Amino acid sequence: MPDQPSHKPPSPAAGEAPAELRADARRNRERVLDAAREVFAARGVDAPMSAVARRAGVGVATLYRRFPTRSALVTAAFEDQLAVCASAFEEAMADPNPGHGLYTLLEKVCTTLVTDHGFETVFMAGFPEALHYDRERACAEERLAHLVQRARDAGQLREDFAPADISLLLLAVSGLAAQPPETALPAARRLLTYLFQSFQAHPPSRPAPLPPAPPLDLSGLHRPLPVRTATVRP
Amino acid sequence: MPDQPSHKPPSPAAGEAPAELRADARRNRERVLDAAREVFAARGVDAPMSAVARRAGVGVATLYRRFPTRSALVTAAFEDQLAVCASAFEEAMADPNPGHGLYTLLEKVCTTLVTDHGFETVFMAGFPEALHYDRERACAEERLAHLVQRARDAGQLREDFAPADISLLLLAVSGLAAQPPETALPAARRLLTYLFQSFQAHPPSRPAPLPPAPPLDLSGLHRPLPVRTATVRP
DNA sequence: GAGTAAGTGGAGGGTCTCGTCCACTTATGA
DNA sequence: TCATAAGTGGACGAGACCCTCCACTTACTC
Repeated sequence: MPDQPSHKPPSPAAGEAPAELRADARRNRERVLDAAREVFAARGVDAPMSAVARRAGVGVATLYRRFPTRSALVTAAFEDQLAVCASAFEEAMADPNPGHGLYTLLEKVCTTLVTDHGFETVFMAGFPEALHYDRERACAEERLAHLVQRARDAGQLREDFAPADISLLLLAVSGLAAQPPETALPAARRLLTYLFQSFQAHPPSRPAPLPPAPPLDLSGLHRPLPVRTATVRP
Repeated sequence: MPDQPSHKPPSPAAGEAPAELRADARRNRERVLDAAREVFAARGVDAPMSAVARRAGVGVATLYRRFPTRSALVTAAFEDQLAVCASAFEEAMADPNPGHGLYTLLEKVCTTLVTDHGFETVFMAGFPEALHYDRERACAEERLAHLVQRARDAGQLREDFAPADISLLLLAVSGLAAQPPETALPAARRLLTYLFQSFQAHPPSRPAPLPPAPPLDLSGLHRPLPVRTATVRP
């Protein structure tokens, strides 16, 4: 085995931030991620890979070389948003008023969920490909329980409130995400307000006013059937 | 043009209940509808048509002959459930206690939504192929507004309650429908209770107890990515 | 400026689903 | 029992998408 002097630097970190990519490759990677965010937000995370490639002005092969599976692309595309959620968590833990911290946290997360359809899917799917996901989740679970406990101890949550109600709330909000953001956002805010008023241990006899009602009527529910439209027949 | 004596009866009603089908055809139609309900509930309304046909023990052509488009099949398959909802509406209108009527109506509808994933999709999509849909919807809208107004007049709903909040509630519940029924059903009940307590005009200082919390934690949110899985590569 | 390996694009084979066509089967009525 | 038209099943062409392969291009090093 001949010793070949390698010209490459010793590849400092084989982590997830590939710093040793060639300049053009790095540039393309970014373009793909941008395109993915746009396409996924508009057409859902099951949009054709070729659509993402086209939007990025890149061949399909380039896309697959960088992100071998769809999940890898999806995960990478929404890492930033995920970081936002994580930092919101930190803030909530640091808030001296646990009830307020919890409310603010959920409002932030729900706003993100409802604004970006792609992210909603990813968040709800638990992006199983994300390396740190299991650790992340266990940690989140624990911290959330702690947050809830603190709020309940402070007399800010009713006795029979359960940590599962947080999941319940997230699922409920995700149901709004199919609507266009200009509807979904006020809807989410109003839903959160309703729920938080119910979560309170000692509701005031005259409940606080609600944020404005979303522009929703029964016809506003229209969500297109996920029909497999092959060819339009003549 | 020779006058051919037609042996067929004068085709009494060309409506949607094809009574003039041959016996075996009518039988097959029913089998297809049963299969469709099962397959759609299990795999969503975008399951392959061939899967429905196979399950019904019928060729694809038979299926397409009876239901030329997927929407037609979907609509027909869930007509019964729709009728249940409609009759629940009637009951609600007839209830002398408007608040109770409204609550019962929503509980019934939500239970159906959350129990049958196929129906949830159809309901939320507004099944645009259903002939009477537009009429139906306008009518529903009107009756719902009436119901809400009655309940508010009776002092059972808070002043700032809006009819749009009904849509909000339905969307929220539809977010639970992705969970398996044994989770989604208690979740829906609990969500409804929370919301109704918030809807009340004069909440008691000590809110009524909640139904049991659903078995949900953050990992329970896991919803599979709608990934386009083509071929498993070796 | 030249050598080289990393990077790239697009063609193409494979798979899945759609929806139609047509030769065969079967219920129905005389 | 038989004639007949309604009904049926499976094959099949078309289209969408997945993902890999390979000849070509380009950034980087000396």
